[in-house]
Amino acid sequence: MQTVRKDIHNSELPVLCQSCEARHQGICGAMTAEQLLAISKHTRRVRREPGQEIMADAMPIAAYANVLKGVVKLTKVLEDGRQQVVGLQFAPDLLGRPFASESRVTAETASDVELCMIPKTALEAMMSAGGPVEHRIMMQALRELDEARDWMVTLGRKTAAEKVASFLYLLATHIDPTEETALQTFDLPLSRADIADFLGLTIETVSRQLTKLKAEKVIEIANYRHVSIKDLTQLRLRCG
Amino acid sequence: MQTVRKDIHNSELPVLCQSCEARHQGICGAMTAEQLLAISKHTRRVRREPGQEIMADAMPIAAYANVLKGVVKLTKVLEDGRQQVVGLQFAPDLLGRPFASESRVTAETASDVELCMIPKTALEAMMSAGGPVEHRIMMQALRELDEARDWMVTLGRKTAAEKVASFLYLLATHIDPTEETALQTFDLPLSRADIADFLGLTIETVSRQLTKLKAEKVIEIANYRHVSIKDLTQLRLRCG
DNA sequence: CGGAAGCTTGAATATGCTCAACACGGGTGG
DNA sequence: CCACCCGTGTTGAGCATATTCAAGCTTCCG
Repeated sequence: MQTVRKDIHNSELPVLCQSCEARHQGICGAMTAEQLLAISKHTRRVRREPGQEIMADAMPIAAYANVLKGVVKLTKVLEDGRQQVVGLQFAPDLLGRPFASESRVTAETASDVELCMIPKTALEAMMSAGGPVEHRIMMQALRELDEARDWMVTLGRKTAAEKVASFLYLLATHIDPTEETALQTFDLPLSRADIADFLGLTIETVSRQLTKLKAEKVIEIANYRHVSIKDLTQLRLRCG
Repeated sequence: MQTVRKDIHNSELPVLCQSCEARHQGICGAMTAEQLLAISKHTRRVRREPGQEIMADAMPIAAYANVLKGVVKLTKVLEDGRQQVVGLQFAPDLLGRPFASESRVTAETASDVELCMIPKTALEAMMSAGGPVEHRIMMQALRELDEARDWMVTLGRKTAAEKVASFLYLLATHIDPTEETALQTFDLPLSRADIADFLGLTIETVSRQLTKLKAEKVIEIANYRHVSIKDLTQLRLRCG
């Protein structure tokens, strides 16, 4: 029934891809069965604990990586050690700067993460052919650009209280890509230090603002990490 | 001599494109002679004074625009009027969010600007074909993403003094796309208010930091707008 | 149970903001 | 040609917000 000339039966796909939740999303969703089969021979699925470096700023990129599960933070540092988180990547985002020999950011796991590593040459061959894969990667880049610019407003123009509210709101609406509506409850994938680096604040200020939101019954926090949104409307209002 | 099968003589090109400085740069440089000929029938060259709106946030985009001359600022505003400049576009950048029905930013001329307006449908037809034009646009998006992330570090982690130094350094190195080395002298394309909105500061703070750099003989300023870099090394050092 | 890492809280401080006055320069009109 | 005005930029004083520094608290883990 579903048979374009080039299609392949599921059974011909590697086991790894058959069972992959990202199979129909992200860049894999844009590949023909042939392409998927070809590239799957070179990919390799890996798990990483929190705090592991995946790629380093200004270092050659050995491989791209598809995020299958968890959260990856992209950071940049100043010479004196000041750090800024410049992006968060969720499934099914692709990690790695296309068409650059070196990474422009450091990518580090923020939570337990599952990745599908794709060798640089394999993906770039597929991209340079043009077509749906390159197009999908372009769409991700454009979305990331939109998100980065949204965040610039937060960094440049919002107060500490608004920054923290914006961060919680972002997580509630973005942490589960399959979910349509905002989450009621979730675990923070970032430490206070990471949140501070994301918001351009100190950990003390982040802590104080979270305490304040708790005191005002907008959120509840259990075990430092587990957040419940009690009043999403109020949270939204506090985003500035 | 130079004759690929599809090439066209210069004389067949519309006058507008023949004399266009961006002809071999930006997206036009990625077009075949045929494509350029086809699209040039629909383009129209316009001049704009400083402070004119080119596209509005959350409004449908009527047309893309190639920046031929001058500086365009991309801004976002919060409901209460706080504003953030999220990007500056120089020649030969393309204005307009590809593959979105609405703009995600407000685009406004910062200086005297020349634009080449390209109807939405004309360019999108060329893009959806894939190939070099889409690829060129993707490269621009990736570069803008890199720049946005660099700027996030400035917004989130630098002091007022470092922000102002970083802004001047950015201009010195980016304002003239043809120039390899940093400029010694140039006119600020932005008012103090725009600079403040770019840096996430107030105009008073910007003014004070410029005065300080002047007092420390790192720069000179004539007529508010005309800047001379007296000590580029010192300026670089002050970027943090 | 003890130690370490991560988080919270408090007090003092500094950085950048607000508000207000003033200066400069460019354009207009007498 | 000068006087005036308006928009833009500078400077100052006081203040607010977020930072710094320091102490103490949880939770996790050996």
